[in-house]
Amino acid sequence: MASPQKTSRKAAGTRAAIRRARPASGRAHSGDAGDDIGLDALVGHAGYAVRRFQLWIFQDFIKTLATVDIRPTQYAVKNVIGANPGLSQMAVAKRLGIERARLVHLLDSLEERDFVSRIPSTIDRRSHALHLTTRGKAALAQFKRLAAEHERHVAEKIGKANREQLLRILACFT
Amino acid sequence: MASPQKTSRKAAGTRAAIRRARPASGRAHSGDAGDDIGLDALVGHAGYAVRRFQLWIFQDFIKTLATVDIRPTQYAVKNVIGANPGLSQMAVAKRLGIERARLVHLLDSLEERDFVSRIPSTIDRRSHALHLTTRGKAALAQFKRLAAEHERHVAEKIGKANREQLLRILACFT
DNA sequence: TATTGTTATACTCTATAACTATA
DNA sequence: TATAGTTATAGAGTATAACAATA
Repeated sequence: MASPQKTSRKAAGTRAAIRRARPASGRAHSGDAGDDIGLDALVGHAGYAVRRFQLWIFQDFIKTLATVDIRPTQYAVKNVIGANPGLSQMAVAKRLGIERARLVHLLDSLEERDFVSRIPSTIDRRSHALHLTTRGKAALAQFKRLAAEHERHVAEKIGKANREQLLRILACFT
Repeated sequence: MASPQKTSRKAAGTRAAIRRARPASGRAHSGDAGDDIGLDALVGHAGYAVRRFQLWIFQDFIKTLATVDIRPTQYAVKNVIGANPGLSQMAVAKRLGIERARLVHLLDSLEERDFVSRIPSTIDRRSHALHLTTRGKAALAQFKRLAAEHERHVAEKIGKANREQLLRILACFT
């Protein structure tokens, strides 16, 4: 890593100088309030609400499992391997919709932490059979308890019945 | 795109052969089927379903608006500026939950395409008042029509009533 | 001192392409 | 030829930190 050099700050006029003209029309841009800023067509888009919800969920998941340093995707991978020992990397990647190239790195870090082991397949020597280690199994049990706690946060946020409704609506995507 | 072939389902004889020579423990990792791979605790997690749903939604949005080369975040930014002309960058960033450093680049590209203009504020000379250009306004109208088409895809996928239920449940996140 | 817009860096995630060793 | 795992690269997206101009 090179030293954090700070590329001589060029005189500030470059960009700002270009914008030195017309006065503004429209609102006197309240830069802070934000309460009365409308979303227009965005309010009718499921994707917008879903994106905001997903950001909230992931943040809470990461925070709730911060003590064990496990992120949502790592948790998903461990779960599937734990429930289906012997799976190949391709099978896990396809099942979870992860790129196989990305799964390589995910497994690298899980293997480094002694949670997962790649066992050479006796059937197809190109592939690996994925298993949880003893340590990985114990860890997963703990992660599941913390993840359940996170799930209770979700229920608190949107309501118990709404959460169940949501799971029902989106069941076709799992 | 043009993802041509879909791995021609080769006869069940292959899988039968695999079953024959089962390795030490676990399944003989069926690398292709994926139908019987359980998700375990993942099925009870709203975050997992929401993540998969969001991926599907964004992919459909990008595909549906591919002809105009607009991504979900760009669309959201244009929408908010169009509905609230004169807003500062900070106000837009806060409203949409985008980092202000990231909004700089988003606006750079929208400005290059002559959709948005940064007008120096007469009130606070640190900030810019954001406006849609004439071209930007016309373009946004077209984007909204395409986005509505995308929204119809969502309704087809999960059902009209379910989509509305979803919007109601997640209204607190917008 | 604090804030706005900007630049820069680092790390995650997604999407490819290419390589190897097998099949 | 095709597939499994790997490596590499490029682009978004996220999270910070620092800086100049301004408040």
